[in-house]
Amino acid sequence: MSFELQATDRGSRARAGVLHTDHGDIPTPIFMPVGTVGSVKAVHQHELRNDIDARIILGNTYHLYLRPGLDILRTAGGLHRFIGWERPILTDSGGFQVFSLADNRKIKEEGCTFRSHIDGSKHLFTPERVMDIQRVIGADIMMAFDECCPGDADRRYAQKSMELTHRWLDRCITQFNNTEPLYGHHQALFPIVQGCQYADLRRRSAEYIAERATEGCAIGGLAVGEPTEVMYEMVSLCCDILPKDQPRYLMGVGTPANLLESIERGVDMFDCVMPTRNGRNGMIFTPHGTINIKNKKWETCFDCVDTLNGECDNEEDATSTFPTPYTLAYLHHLMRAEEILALQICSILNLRFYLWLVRTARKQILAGTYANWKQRMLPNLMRRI
RNA sequence: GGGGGAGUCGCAUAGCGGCAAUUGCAACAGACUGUAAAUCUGUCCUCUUCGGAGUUCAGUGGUUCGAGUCCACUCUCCCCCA
Repeated sequence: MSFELQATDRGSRARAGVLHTDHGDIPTPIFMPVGTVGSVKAVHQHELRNDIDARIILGNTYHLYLRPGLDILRTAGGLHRFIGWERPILTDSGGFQVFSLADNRKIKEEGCTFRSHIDGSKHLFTPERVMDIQRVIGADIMMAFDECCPGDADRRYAQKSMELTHRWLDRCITQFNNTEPLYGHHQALFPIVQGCQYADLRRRSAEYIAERATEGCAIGGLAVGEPTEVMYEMVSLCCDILPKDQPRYLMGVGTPANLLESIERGVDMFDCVMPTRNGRNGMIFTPHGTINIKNKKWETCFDCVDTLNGECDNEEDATSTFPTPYTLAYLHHLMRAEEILALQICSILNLRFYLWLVRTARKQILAGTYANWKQRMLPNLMRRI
């Protein structure tokens, strides 16, 4: 795997590059759709490829380990083959589940024991085990096992948690170096910066990670309850320290505005459940703001979704990115009637929009006009239509 | 014509002397950030300065300190027998 930095914006720290992997190139900045259990919910692989043009998707170590389990994944020849996806895959390590499933787990120095949300059985995730599982999954990018610390954690806990994450990282690296990929393609290991909302901790963590990173770094533990401005500060601070010649991945973020602000600060990669989950819950993201398609006002709106999306600045892009004949009234009806198609269409529309957004950001960076463009886009993106 | 049953906030339901009244659906909003989410939350008689206030349980009258609940009559609907 190699990262080719192609351009930096004239008026900001935004970067454009290409991440080369054995499963193909990933232009950056990039957004990665989340497919936790081997499925980007409600979206076919061919739609991800052809309609959305997703370049890389996520899987989750914890969830895939529980189901379908390692035997199935190994026998299938890895996750790529199992799900029929030939482009790159990144797997989260289960570090986020340490946070989101906090009621069902216990952390120790050795690792984290989860009580399965499926059948209640207990499973110890150690850094070594998490590396082994990701080898079996065959992700192009493996994530270090970390503790995603709550945004409101006190300083003492945040520091303790960060130091544990650092010790776990060193064990991850050792295990990573002592094992080989199973399916013939290269796998990279991304370490993760923690430190919660405390600037000095973040700095320390970023330095720790920078010393150990070889192919890319991640910033974790953000968008977990802290104010957005704090998140931006932490992102800036981390990007100042992390290696310039490696991609930077801001984990779990975020809203369209979050993406543009973070790109401006030097982030290259993102993932978030927002376009898919919120899509399933009736929220549609557009270049002009978000709409709740369940609201009564769309009942008789016979404009095509294109009309909303097609007004964006770069019309050439807009029309090629959102060619859908569906009217808002129809989507409203489908959502009201609880038709599965509603979830599919909204998920696809949102992912298309997210990929369009980062693709357009990239063009602006290459042209050196990113900062201005971002400034123009922001008020639209944050609008509620 | 005779006998039996039933009318509760859009619909469906609970309620058996202390009730602005249960639950579900529908409706109207809101939330969602490395997915235990096609999920969750709120509002849902009227007004409100969110403390309350005012009108309600087919209608009218009555019993009672107090009635959606008990009694009488009226109206409407359903079932059975002619």
